[in-house]
Amino acid sequence: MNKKETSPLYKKVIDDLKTLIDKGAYKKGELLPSENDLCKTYSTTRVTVRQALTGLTNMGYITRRHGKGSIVSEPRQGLGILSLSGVTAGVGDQVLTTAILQKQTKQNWPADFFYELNPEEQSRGCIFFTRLRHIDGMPVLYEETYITNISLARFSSRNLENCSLFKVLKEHYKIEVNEGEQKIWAIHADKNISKLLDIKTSHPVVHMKRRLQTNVKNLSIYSSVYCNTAAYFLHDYF
Amino acid sequence: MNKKETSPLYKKVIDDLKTLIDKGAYKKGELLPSENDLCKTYSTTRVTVRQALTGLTNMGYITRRHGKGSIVSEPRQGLGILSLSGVTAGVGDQVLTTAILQKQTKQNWPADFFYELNPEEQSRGCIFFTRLRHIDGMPVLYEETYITNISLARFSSRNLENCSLFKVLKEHYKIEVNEGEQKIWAIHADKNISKLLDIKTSHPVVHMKRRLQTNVKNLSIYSSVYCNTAAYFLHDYF
DNA sequence: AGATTTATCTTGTATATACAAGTTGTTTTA
DNA sequence: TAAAACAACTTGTATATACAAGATAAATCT
Repeated sequence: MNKKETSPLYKKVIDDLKTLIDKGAYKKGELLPSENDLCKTYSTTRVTVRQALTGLTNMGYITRRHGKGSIVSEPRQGLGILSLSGVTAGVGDQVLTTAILQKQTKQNWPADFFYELNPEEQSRGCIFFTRLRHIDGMPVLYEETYITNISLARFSSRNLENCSLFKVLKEHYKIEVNEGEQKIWAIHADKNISKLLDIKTSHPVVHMKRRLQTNVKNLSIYSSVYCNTAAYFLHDYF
Repeated sequence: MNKKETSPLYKKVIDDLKTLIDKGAYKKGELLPSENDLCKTYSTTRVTVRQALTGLTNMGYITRRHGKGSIVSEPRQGLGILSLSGVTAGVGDQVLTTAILQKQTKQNWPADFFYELNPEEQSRGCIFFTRLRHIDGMPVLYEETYITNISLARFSSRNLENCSLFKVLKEHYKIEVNEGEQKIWAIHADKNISKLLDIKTSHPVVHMKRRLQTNVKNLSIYSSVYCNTAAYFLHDYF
């Protein structure tokens, strides 16, 4: 968790506040310290503090009200892209477990890959692995992931089970996702999917194809996701 | 299209660039004028220009590269939340038509409404209407919309057919969406939905429930959306 | 007591400036 | 010629400052 000393101040402010919100130090609906307070805390000016708060706003961590302050939104794990939420109560991390079905291995891109690849990516090949996420022991989400092979040290031996892929990429390789796109369909589960998610064939599932672009050139993360939304739904903030 | 003279400069810059991108004056992959160029054009400073460019980045209109410039992304209509894209070619606006099934009427909120309402919203009631969107004449997306009733002048008589609801809200009432959330399920089409979307019962469809918050206090837009993703998919950038 | 004003918080918008650092093409050097 | 250095662009980060405008509670006035 060591902070690069050259890391910009506004990012440190984002990280600090994000951690406090995730930890529950600031709860939903509460106000963050005012911009001027944060200026004093970090010995900086409002432009920098506001850059951090704008970032948190875009991540969905807070909303801001003119004359009022920065209001903490629902805490969220991961990227805030498409996280899972339970219909009953808020599903905490503790009940969400991930099993690796196929361990990450280097290989060539599939011939009929679902996104266009540039020649650079094409030549590098990819790392492929599949995971199955459970909530309360029930399989809910199956994910096939392809990452451009840019020879990440020891990546093949990393354990992606408990912590998220994104955490590993960020903490060990300083790789962060900065944009992406996703396509969404509703489909009937085929034989394979229905077996994995333990549902009947022809049960409707959400199918997503995602492309996540990182701060590293030519390093994209592609994934194909299948989700059983019978008991849970996909939740998205923006 | 008259610009409020008190509208902030950075918003004007956003609007101008957005229009130019949507019109195709700047095409995908091209570079926008540099920040310093934009400063000269608008007689302002980089902080303001960057505020605009940050906005456009978050809307998904551009991506920025250190030392390079602001690169135009895929042009997108609407809010960039979840727009429709064709599987074959990019679906232009021309083929997307919208039919009003039930015209907007003032009424009370349903007793079992799918989002929690605050007392203020509850007492105001809502405006309800339903729309069916077609691509190439085929029904693809059915949408039930609820807007908090804050007595928008002449709103009940507005035509929401061709232009988007968001355009009407913005141009006539200066209402803009600033955040929101959505929940996504895959379900079997029931009798009603299958009839509307002209598909067999039990055909899988994407069901979304959305809450969009606007810049006007207590004015939220709620919608329940059903989408046939057999020929098209839901597309999302972030 | 109840309405109005005021003071003081808050965030929103903006100017002016400086240097760091990534990108690219040109020039110089070996 | 090929590599290295440089210049001139670009965006990234940051300081310092100012005034506008929304929110709120205390102080004042009727």
